[in-house]
Amino acid sequence: MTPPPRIRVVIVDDHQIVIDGIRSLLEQAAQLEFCGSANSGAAALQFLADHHADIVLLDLNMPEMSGLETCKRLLQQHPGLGVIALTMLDEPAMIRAMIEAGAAGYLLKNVGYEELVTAIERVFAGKSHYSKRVGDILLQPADNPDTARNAPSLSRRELQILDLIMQEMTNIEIAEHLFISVNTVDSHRRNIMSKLGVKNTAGMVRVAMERGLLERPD
Amino acid sequence: MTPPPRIRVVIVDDHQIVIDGIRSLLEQAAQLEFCGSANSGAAALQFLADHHADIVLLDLNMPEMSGLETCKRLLQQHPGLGVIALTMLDEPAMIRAMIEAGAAGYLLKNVGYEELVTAIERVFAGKSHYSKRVGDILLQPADNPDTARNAPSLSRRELQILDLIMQEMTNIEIAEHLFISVNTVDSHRRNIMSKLGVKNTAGMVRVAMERGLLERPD
DNA sequence: CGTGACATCACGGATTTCCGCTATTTTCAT
DNA sequence: ATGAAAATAGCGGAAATCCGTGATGTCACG
Repeated sequence: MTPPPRIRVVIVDDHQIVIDGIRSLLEQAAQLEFCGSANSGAAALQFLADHHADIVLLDLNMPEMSGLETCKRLLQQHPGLGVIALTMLDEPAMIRAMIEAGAAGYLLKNVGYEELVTAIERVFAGKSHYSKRVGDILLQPADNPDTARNAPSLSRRELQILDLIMQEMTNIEIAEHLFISVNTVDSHRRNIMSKLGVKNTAGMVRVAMERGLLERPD
Repeated sequence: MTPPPRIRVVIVDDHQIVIDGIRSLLEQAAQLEFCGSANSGAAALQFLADHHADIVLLDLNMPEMSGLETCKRLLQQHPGLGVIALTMLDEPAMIRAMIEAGAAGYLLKNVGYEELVTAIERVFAGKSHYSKRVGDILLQPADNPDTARNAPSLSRRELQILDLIMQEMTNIEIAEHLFISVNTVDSHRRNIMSKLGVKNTAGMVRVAMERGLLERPD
């Protein structure tokens, strides 16, 4: 008698201690097999190119490549792969974007051991699994038609302006810094707000941080 | 022969899966004993009032009570306790503030299992332990004497105002919403900026998100 | 060659934030 | 109970934002 095949799980997180911890948890479940980990989206793509796996536990807020982008690329190269987002971000826009990208599960980091294992098994069986709160969020219809789906990507210049705004520079200071007119800075500022669907500076900065825009690497 | 006493460790983190993972790791070390966990600073204080422990692994960016505040209060009530910060925040100001507050260790979440255990043992032995990168940061002198040391936590009302600001409400709207004067809202706004050490709304929102303030719990 | 996205600039005015200064009342911990 | 912190409030003015409306030139793409 051969033992039943175990579910092969890969963990992707930029925090090693989280990987070690979850690995230790997974190894307590006989039907699961930890088969590797990666500290970045790029490393995950590399690893999956060389190794077979059934499930990827994917942290979303990582530097360099976002979890969303990583998810898209992973599923592009491995259509049958089960991607489970494991993150503390509970923003509806991100959740919807991940599901549209093909993630089969979305767990918040306040889940416990049991639910984690349950989710892995369900996704491996071809079903999907979402945290309670995630499900609640999905139930209420998309009130704002924008969000991350129609990712209104900012232009290079707009990202630059946004960066300077978040460094607490005023329009005048930015204009002097970039050798352009204050009016131009104002235009960019308004375009940024329009693209992000916000009403003022506070919303602009909040959304910028939520979506991990302009994240400069180490 | 009685076995040697084990080091009693408490984990404080707002993410259950992180607690479960680290607990699983600790249980693999014979000389360590997981003896409880808490999901918030307040819960940690409560737990430590009822139970004896040697080491507290303390996540820093938690809602409600900050890790820094929690650390201060823990050491105030349990002077011999070994507090080890375990966080992804590598801002020099926060590191210095924690050490001033009496933390005996500061680990970044990219440490692995071995270093975690080493740190716990060293701190239990009365020494201190810092991640490599933390040590590097401490070597270079404090350039700006402000920032998180005088990290004055925001009052409840201030957090509330901050929350509404980040929801893109103007002072006037906030005033109407809370049935107070616009002048009062303005006062709060200025106090918040002063406490956070920023110059305008953009900086306020950025710092608020960086420090994970106002994260409303489940 | 048109179309659209991007970057640039202008101007006036409405609204809002930012600042200094002060001051009263409430709340809370020692 | 006493002091500290918090919450409340006012006022005038400077500065910055937000907004409507419009315009010009570039550059890529089909």
